[in-house]
Amino acid sequence: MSALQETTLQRPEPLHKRERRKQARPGELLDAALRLFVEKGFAATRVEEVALHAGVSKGTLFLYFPTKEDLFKAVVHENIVKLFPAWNEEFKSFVGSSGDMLRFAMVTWWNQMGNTPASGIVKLVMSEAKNFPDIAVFYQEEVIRPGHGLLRQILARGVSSGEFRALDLDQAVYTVVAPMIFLVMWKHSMGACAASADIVDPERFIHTQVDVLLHGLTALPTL
Amino acid sequence: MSALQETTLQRPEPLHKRERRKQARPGELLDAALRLFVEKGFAATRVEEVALHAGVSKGTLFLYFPTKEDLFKAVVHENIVKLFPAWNEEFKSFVGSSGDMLRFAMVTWWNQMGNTPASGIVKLVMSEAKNFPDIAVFYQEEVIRPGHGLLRQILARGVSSGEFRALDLDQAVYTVVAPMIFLVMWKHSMGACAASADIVDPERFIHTQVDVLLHGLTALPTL
DNA sequence: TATATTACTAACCAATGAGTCATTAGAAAC
DNA sequence: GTTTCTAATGACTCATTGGTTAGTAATATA
Repeated sequence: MSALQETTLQRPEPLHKRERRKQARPGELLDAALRLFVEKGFAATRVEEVALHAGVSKGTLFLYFPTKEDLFKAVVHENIVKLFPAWNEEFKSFVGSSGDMLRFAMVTWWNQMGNTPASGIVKLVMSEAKNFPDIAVFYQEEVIRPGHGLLRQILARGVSSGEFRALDLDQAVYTVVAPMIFLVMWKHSMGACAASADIVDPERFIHTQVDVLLHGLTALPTL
Repeated sequence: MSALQETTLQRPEPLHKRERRKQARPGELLDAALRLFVEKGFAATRVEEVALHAGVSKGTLFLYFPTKEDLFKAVVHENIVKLFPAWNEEFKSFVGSSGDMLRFAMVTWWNQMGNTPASGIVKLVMSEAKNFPDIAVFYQEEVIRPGHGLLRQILARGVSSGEFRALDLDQAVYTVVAPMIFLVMWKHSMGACAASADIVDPERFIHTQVDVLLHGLTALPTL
């Protein structure tokens, strides 16, 4: 049988030009789409270029994803939405102080999102949500809502244990979110251009943010 | 003399369609450009639409601004760069604690930028810098560098007076910048779409941010 | 080998948009 | 009134792109 065809999983060279590989196409298109969306944004990415990078024609892409927006939503699902179940489990079983938990959450987020191509999607949505309202509501439901839920739980834990001050949780959540979002925004905008004496080390950025988040800028309390 | 023409400063209706008003055009074009750039972003804004909103034809716009990018740079200068000299003066003569100074800076920034259309430009640049490198370096030089300089001075003042902990200033600056940028990003992206139980009150957001910035989340020190 | 199915392609469409330039028409000078 | 200067126009160029579809070729079946 077509054994040669089946071992084509790494796609060496297309043996014939019109290969039929129905089950492999979506994944390859998604990979190419992620790369290009992150690199150029949603509006500026040309579907034909995505198709070409995936080794198919534009027509084929539309065979698997009815519109550009559907393609994008699939990318979001594949690279972000997928992560939440594991995170929910991870934090359900966490033992330690809430400060440690918060630090752990931020570092985990950095390792699994901020420091991966997926962070480009976060930046893209913040950048283009207003021009593509459908994407905005999709992202709000699928990513922001669960994300904020997770953080709120951590903060609530700290407040109810007396470790954190009894801040307004709705506002406090943004205290954590803001630096993360800023970090990826910077990384994918000004940080990507030379001439920015930039945040050299994201790890240090996060360290400082957590530090200030927990202890503030003022000297007296911690001295 | 053309008294009727001179009182046309509020532009009631164009008396003739091909009016010649050389000195008024740039300002009107800049106003229209600001509105549309903020509303739709740089790439998505059509120069012809800017021209039409300013009551002239596309050709006329290119008479005053050689390219779309030049138009944009003029908008940045008019609405942001202009603000810095006054701020520099203001902070040079500030008396009070560095904590108060930081709070004052953030509130001032909110009143004069965050809460004005100019904030849309900040968001636009963060969003599209990577696709328009010329704009990125322009903005870096003209806005980010002086802005960070100002904040760094405030923080340095606090550190040298012993009021603030001796943090790495390069990192600490972002501690202040991140929430501001996040606020305007949110306001002009997800916040502009319904279905976001959003940051209802930016003033409260800033209040919480300053609070946490100065005292941290932890309960012990402030109790 | 012959026939049916369908993954895939390429040419096409309708619309759009930045920037140019020959022409037109206010306004002032004479 | 007529000439001169130039602000303003809008039609044009050239390039682009999301999405469609008629047709082609790879595979399955008999």
